[in-house]
Amino acid sequence: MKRVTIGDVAAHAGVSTATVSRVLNDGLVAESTAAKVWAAAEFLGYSPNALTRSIFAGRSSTIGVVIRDLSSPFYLDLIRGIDEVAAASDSPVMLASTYRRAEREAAQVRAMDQHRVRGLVMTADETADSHARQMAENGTPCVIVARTVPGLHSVSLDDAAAGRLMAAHLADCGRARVGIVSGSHRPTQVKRVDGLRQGLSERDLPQPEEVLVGNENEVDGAVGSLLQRNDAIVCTTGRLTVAVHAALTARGLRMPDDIGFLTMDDFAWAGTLGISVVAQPSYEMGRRAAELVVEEPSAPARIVFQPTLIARGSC
Amino acid sequence: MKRVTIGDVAAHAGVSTATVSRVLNDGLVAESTAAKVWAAAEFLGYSPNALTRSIFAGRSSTIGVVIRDLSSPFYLDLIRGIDEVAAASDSPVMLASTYRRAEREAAQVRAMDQHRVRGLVMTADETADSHARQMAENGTPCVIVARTVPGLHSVSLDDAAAGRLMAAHLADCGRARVGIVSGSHRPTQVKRVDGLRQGLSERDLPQPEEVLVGNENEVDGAVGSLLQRNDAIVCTTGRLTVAVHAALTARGLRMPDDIGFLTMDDFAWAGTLGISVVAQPSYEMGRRAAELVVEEPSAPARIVFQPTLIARGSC
DNA sequence: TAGTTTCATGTAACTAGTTACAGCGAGGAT
DNA sequence: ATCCTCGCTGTAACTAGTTACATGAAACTA
Repeated sequence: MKRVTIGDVAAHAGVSTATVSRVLNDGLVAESTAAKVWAAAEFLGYSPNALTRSIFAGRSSTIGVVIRDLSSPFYLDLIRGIDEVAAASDSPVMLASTYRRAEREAAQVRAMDQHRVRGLVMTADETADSHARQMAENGTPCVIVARTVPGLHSVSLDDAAAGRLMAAHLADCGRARVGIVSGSHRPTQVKRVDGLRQGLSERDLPQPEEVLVGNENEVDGAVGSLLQRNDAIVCTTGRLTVAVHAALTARGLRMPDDIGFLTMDDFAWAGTLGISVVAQPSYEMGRRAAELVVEEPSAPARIVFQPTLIARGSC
Repeated sequence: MKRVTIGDVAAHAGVSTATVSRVLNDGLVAESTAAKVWAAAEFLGYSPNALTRSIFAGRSSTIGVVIRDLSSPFYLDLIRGIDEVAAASDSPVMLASTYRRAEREAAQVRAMDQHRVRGLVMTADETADSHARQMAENGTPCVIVARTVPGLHSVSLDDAAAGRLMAAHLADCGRARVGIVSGSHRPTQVKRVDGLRQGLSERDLPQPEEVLVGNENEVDGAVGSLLQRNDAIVCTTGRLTVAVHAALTARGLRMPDDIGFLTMDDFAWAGTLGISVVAQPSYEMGRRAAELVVEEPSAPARIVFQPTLIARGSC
């Protein structure tokens, strides 16, 4: 039960703990001594304590990730990207999902700080900003995804461009009246809707009608209401794609004949279902976010990715 | 840059580090002293170092998770379940995805050990077993998912039952000749296929034809070959559902009229697409796995979940 | 042969905390 | 007035390592 320490290895090899430490790292040690130490470590099943190493180094090698929603495909690809870069630099990933509860976001960021993560990638609301900024001041690189915060690195999508892409595609498809299902009043959502509005007015199309939806259960009602006056439904968050699509098909509507449908974020089944989307390079965004943590640029980086339209005929 | 330590707080409050430590934990301290210490901690922006705490406690509060594939919906719900339980017991989650590379699995398990996780939930091949067993001997509860290993806790599906459920449903749908797309020769896959074989022979149906597929790219060929002699395609791993479905629809086949289709693991779009599945309670499995880590039962627990058939008419 | 350099290793102080033990002043009992 | 207990606090030793500095012996130079 009691774990093997460097002291046990030292005693077994007949050397001091300092020598063992040197062998384990890359210190200057005679080959014969090193061999004895390796043998002792092997024999005793020694596993170095990464926590102790970290406390001496001042921080852990772990990359912290605080995300809003584990079940959303966007965050999933984001994590894959982070994980890939983290693994390449031998950094474990410490993951916390907040399930969209603000009080948990702040607590999770604080927990990451207490675990002295080498850096933090997060998607969180303003509540957690002060903590994150304090971390950054203490030398922990913090990357905020899908939002920008003064003084912190950020990786985000050009949301206005996403909205304009949507408008352009809707116009190309000959849609005149657009109903929007949006997920929140967070900056991302607002900018997408603004971009969409702008794109429509540039084309002299009527302004869209927007309904804000809290969760999946409210989607059906929202769609029902939007359908009364519109010939295309746009969903500005990938999280609600399933629910919006279900609300349309439940009414026996076929895309694109009966109704136009366009949504955010590509997903595995989109091709099969023929759903047109405006996609974010979520995997790449995760990679860049993790790279910022690893590279620790001194000035706050503000990285903006461009969305792409994938037209599949649902609009 | 230099972080505030307990010593700084102690100096600022005019007490010893021992007293600060007592205030931060639940020690016996006069109220007036505690107030001074809290004020000093607040003023200096003190954030206790969780690593140091852990080294004294002998282990960290973190729960380790080594997962084979972050992009598979099964593992995703599993993680959600683990995360939920971990958050409830204030344990951060340390996540590592191995992307099905055996050498990474062993390395990740070792890394988790070195970080002195309080427990480990993992899906890994035999390569990592010896490490995991050693961890268990050192008092770290290890839960293996989707496999059983002597001496370790396990959480798995009754895979044979899943196969029999499939056979029963195929028989009910009047399918006579079954083609199987399986993903590997891992125990889960083998047991599912065995259960399916058994179920078919109990009903005096001909034995199925199985094709083993390494990755998505090989699926189309496999399906093409199976279609020559069979009237139903069964996929024994949720990971390949998209690819198999695509291979069928690409040939213009309609389900259930032209071909029967039945696969493993439920997913968000299955309802929309009308795909029948045999589902695992993956979220619940994650919860139970994490609970085993938290509760640390002395005897190895072997928890088996039952699959359920969700018939949606694709078969 | 003596002096210097070099390499390998041990000693001890350090990281950021926790905790066993001892001490001390106040208050109550004798 | 003395003794004892009690609540609070500090000292110092501990966790599992790392590392600056000192030491000592062998090897090389003069």
